Amino acid sequence: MFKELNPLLHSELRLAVISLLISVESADFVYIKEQTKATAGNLSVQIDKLQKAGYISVEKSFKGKLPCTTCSITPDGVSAFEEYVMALKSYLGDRI
Amino acid sequence: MFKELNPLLHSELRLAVISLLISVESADFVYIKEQTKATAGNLSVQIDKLQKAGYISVEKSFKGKLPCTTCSITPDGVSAFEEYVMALKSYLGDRI
DNA sequence: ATATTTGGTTTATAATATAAACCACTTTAT
DNA sequence: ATAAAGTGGTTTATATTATAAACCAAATAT
Repeated sequence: MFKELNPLLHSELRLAVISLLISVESADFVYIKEQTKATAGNLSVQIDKLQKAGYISVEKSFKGKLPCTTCSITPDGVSAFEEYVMALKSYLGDRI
Repeated sequence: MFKELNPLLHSELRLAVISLLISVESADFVYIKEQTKATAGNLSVQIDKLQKAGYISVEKSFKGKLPCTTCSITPDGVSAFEEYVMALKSYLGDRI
């Protein structure tokens, strides 16, 4: 009846991050923070969880002299997201 | 960009309960428990939260000699659910 | 009579989310 | 040159939430 919702994706901020990254090559911390309206601390923690799950890859570099954290979704992230969407459909029926 | 997801509905079990109740006149505790595969304790707590939010109404009666808790969705519950689905669409785009 | 089952509720604990405090710099103003 | 403010984060403490385990009252079965 109701499929399980991957708890790693069933979180407002992590879902927003994945949802953002899925339609873009990559995005940096500041941009993600702006788009999601998250606090830096919260975003840092959630990015870490997504990375540890293997759903996104994170690359640290410098843009000029300032640090820059760039994220992109991995193939695992893409399929986890797709499965999550399928599972959601079991809850939402034809409303979605 | 991303709409807020009503935290009361953005919970796997509460979403399942509402999703079940929205397509049915009413359902009793045991039936909901079976369909959602929840433990009784968890279900009891989550039903309570939904009721306190005014999203469902709960009626206690006896079926023969055994207690029976019957739930049904309220108009507030219906619109909260519909708003939640709209908000979700801002995350899932055309995948849904 | 006692043990088990039904239909739950309460309460303790684990997991999660969030904000506040902090750190390492860089830039700007004095 | 030095202090103050800003950038780009991380760490840590706290509040919130979810979940399971323990419990309770009544019914049924043995």
